[in-house]
Amino acid sequence: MRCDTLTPKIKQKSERKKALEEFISKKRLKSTKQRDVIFDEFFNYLGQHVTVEDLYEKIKKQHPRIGYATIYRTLKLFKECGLAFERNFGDGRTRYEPVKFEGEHHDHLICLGCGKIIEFANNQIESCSNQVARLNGFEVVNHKLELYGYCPSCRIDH
Amino acid sequence: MRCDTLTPKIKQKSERKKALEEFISKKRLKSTKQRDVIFDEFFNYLGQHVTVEDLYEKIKKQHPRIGYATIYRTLKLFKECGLAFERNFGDGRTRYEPVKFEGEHHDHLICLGCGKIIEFANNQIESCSNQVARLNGFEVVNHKLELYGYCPSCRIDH
DNA sequence: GTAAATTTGATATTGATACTCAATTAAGCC
DNA sequence: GGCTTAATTGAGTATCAATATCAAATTTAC
Repeated sequence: MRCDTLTPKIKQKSERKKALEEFISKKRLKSTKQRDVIFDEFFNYLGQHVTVEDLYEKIKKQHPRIGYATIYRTLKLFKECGLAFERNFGDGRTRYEPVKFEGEHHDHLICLGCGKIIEFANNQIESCSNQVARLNGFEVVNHKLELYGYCPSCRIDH
Repeated sequence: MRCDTLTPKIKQKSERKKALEEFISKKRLKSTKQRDVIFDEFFNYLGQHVTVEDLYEKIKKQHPRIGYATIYRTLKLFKECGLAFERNFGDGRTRYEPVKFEGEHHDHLICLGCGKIIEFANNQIESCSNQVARLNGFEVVNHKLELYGYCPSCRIDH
């Protein structure tokens, strides 16, 4: 219901690729094999939250010459061009999440038992947040809501 | 309005001190001069969000023998006994915030321009969050909502 | 193809936090 | 007060993720 009027803009891999290429040419950066490889691998993780290490270990198998630093740099690049979210769930390591469509926003339920992460979006929370911001004279550009607790499988233990 | 039925439990410095002493004796820990000094200094920061370094630099002036590690350890102790919140606003350094009263919970508006942090509490957001959690079978023990944007003084530049 | 500029990969460095351990200090008991 | 035991402290070191460095390789534009 909440997305009735919202047309997802980026969906297919080819469209994402185009977005990346546009960003690269606009900023006078360069297309490289490494960026292509990392791009391809990263978008296999739709709906997941990968660390740099996860990706590095995965990519190393097929492309052992690609270095750690390149993964870092490339994920930051993806973030800058709107293809990735950068997340921090408090365990001291940054996670990256492929963006599914343009303008996407969602929040997270995080299980303290098994680490499972569930995504959700809620219009009411968004509008309350915006109202709170307005009352304080703030112009909000971004928000982050995380609910920490125990998922159905982990609740029994608590 | 939201706190009509909620009686703040810890308010005066002496009550906080008592809470700390109870925690220490219950856990068979020890009262030390260092902990007293850090306690006194930390609760001068009510409503603020201090880093370990902030506190260390401040305390060093009067008590140059107190080490960095002791500040770390003691703030963690305060967190464990419910006297401090541990916060992470994404700049890579942990901040500690003195708890004002027992059971307190609030969220944050963070200015991306000047770094100002405003605290707020909103019942509606809380109940929406709980509902979302319930729908997913989660038992929520904690949540974190941060709104990032520009405060009145910083809005002009954007 | 050439020149200019970016990117890469390997390694070193940084910054925040945790660990280690000998020396010190507090608590409980006589 | 002394004595014993255990926790704490401070200084230094280790760890870990993330960033910086830099020469060599690669890409782009002409």
